[in-house]
Amino acid sequence: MTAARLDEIDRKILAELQADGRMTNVELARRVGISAPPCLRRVRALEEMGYIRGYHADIDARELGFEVQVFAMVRLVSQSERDLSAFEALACEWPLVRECHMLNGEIDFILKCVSPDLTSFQRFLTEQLTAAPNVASVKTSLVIRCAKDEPGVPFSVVEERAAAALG
Amino acid sequence: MTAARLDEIDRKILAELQADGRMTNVELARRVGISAPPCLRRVRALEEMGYIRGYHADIDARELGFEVQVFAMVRLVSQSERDLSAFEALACEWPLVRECHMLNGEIDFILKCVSPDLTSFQRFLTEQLTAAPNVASVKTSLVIRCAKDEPGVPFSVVEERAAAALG
DNA sequence: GCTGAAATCGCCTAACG
DNA sequence: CGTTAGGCGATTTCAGC
Repeated sequence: MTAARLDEIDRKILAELQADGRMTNVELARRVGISAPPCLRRVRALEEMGYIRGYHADIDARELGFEVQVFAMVRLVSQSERDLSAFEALACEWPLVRECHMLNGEIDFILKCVSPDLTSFQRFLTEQLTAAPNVASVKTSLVIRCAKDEPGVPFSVVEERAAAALG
Repeated sequence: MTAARLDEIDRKILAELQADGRMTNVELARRVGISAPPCLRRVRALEEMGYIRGYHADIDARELGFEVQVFAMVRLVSQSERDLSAFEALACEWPLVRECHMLNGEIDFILKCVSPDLTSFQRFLTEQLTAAPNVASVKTSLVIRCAKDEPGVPFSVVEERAAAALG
């Protein structure tokens, strides 16, 4: 288990920073029960080791004018590594595509897209995505509403597993 | 357009904080070209108005022992508002479910799930998700690899639209 | 090794122009 | 929006466990 190097304080730090990434270090230290200097050292170490990849403001897309959110299920003609990588490279370049996951099963890729409106999404769909080389078919589903959108990891489960590992 | 109340400095602030949510206010002010106090006032206002919903550390799920990521496509028996809400409430309670979006088309919901391993995911799938009231069918797809996973909004598009609006 | 205490430096954040 | 200024947090240094 790769998280074995983390003790309970480290996990608490990750949980707190996931919940509020802009918390001051002294507040963080207070919450996890140590003083500020070692707390800051732990945060730096967690960043170094890759447990923390970065910090992001959570921006409301709708408020910024992105009224449309779409999941696009993409099937390719060829699934050779070369062609898979080529499609991924393309997806990375499209700003409207926020996530690109390669899947098992009949669908090759699922893309999460945002767009200001249906018209501009349709243009992206027909002129870029469907028109891209090696794309066999694209099925899209509009997001009607979003009941849950939590970034990251459920720390309740992390703690359960850590407790079980001590057994 | 709801983002009309934002000027270019506001949009720059949002873009910078989306890229690095832990940036100090003076650094942020320097980057957007104003002094620190008005910059902080703008940030507070953007939080108040709901453009910024929060700040989160971006935690590497795999490093923390969540080896498995799955998209689950769920179809319900009844799509009455009461039953839709009931399913959403359930999804919100399951820690392994990180996102729950209601879709148009044949699929009613798409869930993004994380899990430590296939065994525990299978247990969640059979004992909780498929067994939940009103669930007609669940199709799951494992994430083989992730080529792109960017939170939030493409600010290049925001700027294009703002420029066009001035046109 | 780790933590914690003290001191310095820099930032945050009011109040005012 | 900028400047000033006081208080607090961040970060290094050093001592102790």
